Amino acid sequence: MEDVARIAGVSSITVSRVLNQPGKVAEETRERVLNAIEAVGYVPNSVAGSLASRRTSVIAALVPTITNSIFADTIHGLTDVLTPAGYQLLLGATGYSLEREAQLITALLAQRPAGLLVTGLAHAERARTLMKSAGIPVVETWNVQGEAVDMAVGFSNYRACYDMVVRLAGNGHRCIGFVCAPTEANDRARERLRGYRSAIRDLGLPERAELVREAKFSFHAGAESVNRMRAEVPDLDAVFCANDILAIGALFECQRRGVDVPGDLSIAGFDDVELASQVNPGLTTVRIPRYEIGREAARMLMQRVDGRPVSPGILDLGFEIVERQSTVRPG
Amino acid sequence: MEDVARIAGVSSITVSRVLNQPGKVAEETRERVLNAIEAVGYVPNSVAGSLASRRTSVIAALVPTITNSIFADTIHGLTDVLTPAGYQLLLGATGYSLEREAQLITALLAQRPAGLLVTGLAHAERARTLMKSAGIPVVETWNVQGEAVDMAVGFSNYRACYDMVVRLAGNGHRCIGFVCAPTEANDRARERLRGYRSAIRDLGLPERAELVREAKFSFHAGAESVNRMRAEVPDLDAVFCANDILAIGALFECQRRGVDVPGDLSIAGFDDVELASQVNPGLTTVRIPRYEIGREAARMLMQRVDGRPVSPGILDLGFEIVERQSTVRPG
DNA sequence: CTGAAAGCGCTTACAG
DNA sequence: CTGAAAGCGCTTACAG
Repeated sequence: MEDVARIAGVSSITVSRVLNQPGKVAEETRERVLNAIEAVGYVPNSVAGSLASRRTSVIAALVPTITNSIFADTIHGLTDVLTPAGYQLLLGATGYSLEREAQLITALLAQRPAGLLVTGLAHAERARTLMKSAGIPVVETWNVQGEAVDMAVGFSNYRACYDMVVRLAGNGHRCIGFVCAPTEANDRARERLRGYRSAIRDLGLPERAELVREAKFSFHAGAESVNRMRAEVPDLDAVFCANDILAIGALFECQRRGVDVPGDLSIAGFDDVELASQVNPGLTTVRIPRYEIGREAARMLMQRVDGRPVSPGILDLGFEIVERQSTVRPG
Repeated sequence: MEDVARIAGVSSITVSRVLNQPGKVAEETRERVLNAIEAVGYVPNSVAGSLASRRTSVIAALVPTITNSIFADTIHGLTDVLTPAGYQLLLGATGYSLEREAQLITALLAQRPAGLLVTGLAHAERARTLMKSAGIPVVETWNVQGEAVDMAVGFSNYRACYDMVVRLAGNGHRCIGFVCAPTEANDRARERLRGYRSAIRDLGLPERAELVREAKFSFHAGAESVNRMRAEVPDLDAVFCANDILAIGALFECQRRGVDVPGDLSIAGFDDVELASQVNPGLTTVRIPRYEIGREAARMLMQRVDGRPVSPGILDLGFEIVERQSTVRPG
């Protein structure tokens, strides 16, 4: 920067202004500085800039895993707002571990991000303390039920599952199983299970233990779950899976075994990934605003970084049940 | 940090040492400092630390898009090495635009990352200059053909496609179409197309213009492409798609239209995503070391950051053709 | 094993 | 519209 200043015949303060507040520099001076920057191949050091100004252009985000397209969509929404605003994304994956999440929050806060996005409302106590005392805007995502550290944007996982069960029952299904995602360290999965259970109880439908299984996120786990459940519950007429990958794994398995979907068994999923509309029969599922979660979270963070208040601090983006062929009952 | 030092009754240098070189501090002193850190809730400021030490614990990575599981796998491999080594990931998405890539490289380099990962070997001239003069290790990924800025890790997209066409021809296919990903700003897609064309020519198979189509990354585009190609080329007996999503979109479309795969038409893909083994019939495809690309790229960067040389600088991880039911010819 | 001094490369008030 | 001085919160030699 000193070099640029010397070549342009100005002070380094002026170089700084050309970069950050170009309007405050005379056009002729600005030209000279810009030429000098070009000539030297000067790349500003924002580490120094951040230290001096006490603010960075970095937003930190923590997701359970990047290899799941639903979080990738949220990150996409996030960067679509962040990048034009001149912010960079510092990304971490917790692997669905609250302990790892707390460690990553510690490491990320050391980088002094301007804002922080985390997934879910369940965190280690240490993590909550860190987030509360960090002095930066924090947004929790993918859930709106519970006590937020600061802001939150998502939808009710509870209601989405509750409503799907009501819909399945309305279509004539009586014996409805649920394949749950691992609930350990995952408040969204717990809410979904709770929604299923409440609806079943409220509707007076059978509540046998064999009707609920926990399964990891994979096609294979969906296939295995549907096999086990069909074996254990002969009068099973619908399986509702906590995500589309499980549901599609179950669907493919039924195809392989000659089980007609929806003739012999209905299958419903959750997320509405692109694949859900492509399989045959099309998969009934819950459409989730996953891109919008990222976009709105970014918008809220940017607003607060700019010193403007955000209202509402808890933003429920809702969901939509998408009925396709996989749950159509004859008659 | 001053506060911590005062409470522990030491100088700030000692606090710094407790954090960075704990072995060099007497155990009793270390204890006192650690207690003080706990008491104050001190979170180190690595912005200041980075400026003073002139190195950051950040690695920057640029991928075309995060909403494609193949790049998500590479990022996963990257973070699996980076996180244990104490590095953070600064992530950007170029949207398959070389211009946006150059802009992002400028912005990311301002953050003074310790290393940089980019996708492909094709870049804007300005981007190449920036990367060469940045003074940090750079690794280009997903391709090993062409002139690398610094290091590269990937596989030969050309050979993979060439070999798949040879395999299809060996199975008795004569009229083989190719659905290409958009080649604009994508050297991997261009290499794949080139591999297809070379093989067709070398094998003396038909080279009609209607046998090559360009299609965006979606199930829908795969469906549309196979429809068009079947309409224009009546004796078509195989369609090779440049990625599995296109291939599976084509496969589902054939199912909907009652076209038997592989009886009436064979379909092959590229990537070997988990879905490829799940669909019925299973999809013949090319297995790509996408996780390993990220892991090896991270390893190479870490090695160079530690001042150790990396050899070979261009790492070809190979590929594997996975034959499933979608290309089995009767007889 | 511990500390005083200098400095990393910028930006922030403040002046003119 | 432009600049001199101070300082952001650490680490790096160097000394003892």
